[in-house]
Amino acid sequence: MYKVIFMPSLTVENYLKAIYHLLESEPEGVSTNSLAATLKIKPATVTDMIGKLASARFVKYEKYYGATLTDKGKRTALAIIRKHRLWEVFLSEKLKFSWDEVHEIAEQLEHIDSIELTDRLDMFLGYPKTDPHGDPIPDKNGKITVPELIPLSFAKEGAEGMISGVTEHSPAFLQYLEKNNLTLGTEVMLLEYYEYDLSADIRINKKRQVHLSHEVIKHILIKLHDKH
Amino acid sequence: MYKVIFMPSLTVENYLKAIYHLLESEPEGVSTNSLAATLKIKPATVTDMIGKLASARFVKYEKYYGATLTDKGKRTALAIIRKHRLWEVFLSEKLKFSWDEVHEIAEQLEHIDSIELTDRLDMFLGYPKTDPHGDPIPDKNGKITVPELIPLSFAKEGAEGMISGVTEHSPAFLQYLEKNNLTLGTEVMLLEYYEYDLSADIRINKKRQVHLSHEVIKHILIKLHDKH
DNA sequence: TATTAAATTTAGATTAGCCTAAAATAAATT
DNA sequence: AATTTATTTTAGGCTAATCTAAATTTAATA
Ligand SMILES: [Mn+2]
Ligand SMILES: [Mn+2]
Ligand SMILES: [Mn+2]
Ligand SMILES: [Mn+2]
Repeated sequence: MYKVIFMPSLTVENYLKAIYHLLESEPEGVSTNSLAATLKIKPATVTDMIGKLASARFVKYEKYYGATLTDKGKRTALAIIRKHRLWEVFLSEKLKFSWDEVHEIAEQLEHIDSIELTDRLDMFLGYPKTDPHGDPIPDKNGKITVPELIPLSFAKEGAEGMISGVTEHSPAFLQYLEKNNLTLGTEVMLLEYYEYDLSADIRINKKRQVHLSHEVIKHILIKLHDKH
Repeated sequence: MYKVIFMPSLTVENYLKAIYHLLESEPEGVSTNSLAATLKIKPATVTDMIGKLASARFVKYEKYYGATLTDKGKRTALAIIRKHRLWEVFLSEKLKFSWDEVHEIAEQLEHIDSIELTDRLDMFLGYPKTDPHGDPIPDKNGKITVPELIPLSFAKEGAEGMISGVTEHSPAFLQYLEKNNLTLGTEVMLLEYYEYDLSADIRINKKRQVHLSHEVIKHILIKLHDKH
């Protein structure tokens, strides 16, 4: 049988984090292939590791039907995500890195193992609620409050809101948003959809108007303004 | 032959750092046994790794006669030491960790791979010259200025100076110093040696007098006051 | 200088995390 | 329902970093 995992290694941590994120789009169970694609390794490798994670009770695994996280697995994943996002805030707020630069470095920092460090960093940063990409930061008990956001591509014509998150974190995409003043906190109004390519005209901060592709608006999350 | 090392792994970084520090007391070449003791691994393992480090030109190695660092090896070691000490300053100054707590966490942070991060951290901290233990911090070019300090146990009776470093970093020792007000910056005067056990009476900040064992005074570094 | 002791190296084995190729299973298509 | 395609698993292998046991070399001692 499989060797029991005591302390999760860097590799195991990355598996659990990837499973956590993939469960968003595959709630019934994360497939071997999507995990392999995310981690840039071969499916055969994933199958083996999932077996180990299952016997260490980090995941529940049904052969051929994917993996889901146990409570233990979820706790572990959220602890890593907490660290990742806190370090992103640190890099952005204190070291003045731009929002397209923080993720790569946080990928390393998230594995630093010290609860005391994490909690003091949290305090030092003033207990931030979200990271530079608008993603919520779990508290020290692993509690995460997911804000109610919708993709800009889901907004009705005439709807207004504030850019509050993104669902794509590549430097290229984030730099594109930056260049077009589509950063967090920006006020947007959806003016008109173009059915043939699902693109749309957007008004920015009640002033400038831009035309954005579906590829872009589907990855921008907004908080809709209450209409009264 | 040995596989060539491209990017130094965490393991390789720890070997190079250990060799750098051990060269202080073994300048002719670091022995297999002292490296094994420092890294808490077996001598046979060290022999094998030293071979790999030598073929990657990190060290010069004479079988049976120990290893010394090449320029490449020294550069790599100093980059890690720079990161280690900058993170210790961060933990101490910004997150308010005590000087006996910072080392362990810095052991992990020193392996984070980003020159940009290191240099921005340096700036954020105001380009500190020394870490919380008084050890000098190499600059971004790897230049390190070693201050002229002597062990308190080398001071003549009547000599005065300021505590400016330590040569032992265990939490137990650092906590002992803290408790006895023997922290960095403390003014000390050597009053009298006791030959039979090499202990000494020390005056602290021109006031309180304490009796310290040889074990303690040999690990305290002082900057002697100029006498005119 | 010969012998013993200590340090070091060599030989062979193990584990985690990866791989490729082949086999098995599930899903999709005719 | 039978066949083809896609996904997943199994089997066997590799590398870095470790280990133990045995052999070799250097250093210390008689
Ligand atoms: Mn990120
Ligand atoms: Mn983020
Ligand atoms: Mn240290
Ligand atoms: Mn230090």
